[in-house]
Amino acid sequence: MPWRESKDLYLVLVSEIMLQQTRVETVIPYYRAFLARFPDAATLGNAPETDVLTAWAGLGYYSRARNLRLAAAQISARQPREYAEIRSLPGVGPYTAAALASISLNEPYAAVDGNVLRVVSRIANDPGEISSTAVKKRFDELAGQLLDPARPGDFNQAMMELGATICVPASPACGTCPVSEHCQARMAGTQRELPVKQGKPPARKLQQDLLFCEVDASIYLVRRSAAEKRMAGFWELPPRPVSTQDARESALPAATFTHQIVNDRFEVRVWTRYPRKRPAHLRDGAWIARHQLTGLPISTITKKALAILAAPETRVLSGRRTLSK
DNA sequence: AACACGGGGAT
DNA sequence: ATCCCAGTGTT
Repeated sequence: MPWRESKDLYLVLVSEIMLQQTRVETVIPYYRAFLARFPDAATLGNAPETDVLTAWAGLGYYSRARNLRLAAAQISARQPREYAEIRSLPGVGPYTAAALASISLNEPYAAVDGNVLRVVSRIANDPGEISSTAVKKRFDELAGQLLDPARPGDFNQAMMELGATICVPASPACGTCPVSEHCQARMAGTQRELPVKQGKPPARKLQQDLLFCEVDASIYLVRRSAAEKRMAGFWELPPRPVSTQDARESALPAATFTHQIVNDRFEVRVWTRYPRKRPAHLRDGAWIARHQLTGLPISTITKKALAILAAPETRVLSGRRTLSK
């Protein structure tokens, strides 16, 4: 892989940021083109943000690109000398900081990505649930104990490659694994069950019509009432209040609606009930949906809402969605 | 601790 | 068409 040809911090940084959530085969052509356009940290740090985003187009998660540009500006102003400085760069979390510090600065930090998490959970035959912070910390510590402090960069890359090629999720190739004799899961025969992941929520099915309507320049959601109810088929606001619990069980939009008739028009206010934490740009009175519950992708909703706002003469936009989960 | 971010690949 | 993937920032 092209990023293994150098230990230069900038070159490794670009590769590691691109590789976040993104497959190696996808990254390779972007990596080459990006470096041709931004060959060093100063060039990237001084480039206009839109140029960077254009070069990033197709990779997704664009905050990575924005943060990478800011990080490049920082390292070109001052070359990091240790883990803590790397970790403070925007877009560089615990995993990326450990990878960079070990590869570029030869510092003994274990880089624990999803691959390493899987390898470690199997070596220790640890049934801890992987998304819990306590378990994650335990796996971090174990990876740190296994780390070869003399060659931390090589060790980290070897662990990740082991997870990517041999200690794979579905059918690990224990027969060709170089460390199978140290693997507790292999001894117990549990390698296919590990790592333990959070259980999925109970299956839900819902079929209902959803409709976006504009009221006084705000976008709201109404739904077709269920077939078994009286007034079946009429459009209604989701009932209120809808607790998170109720919403989970009924697959209703988890929002609290209030409405009243004022001067022949109805006013609606919507308060989100789910998620418990709400992004700052979603304020009371704005229309909110959670795709985990409704099955509608947030991006789809956003595009629809924007389309309505851009065409104020459009009073109603309807669409039939079959929701399932 | 929960949520969003964005594509591509697998099913 | 839907599910799955698995680092970081934010709340």
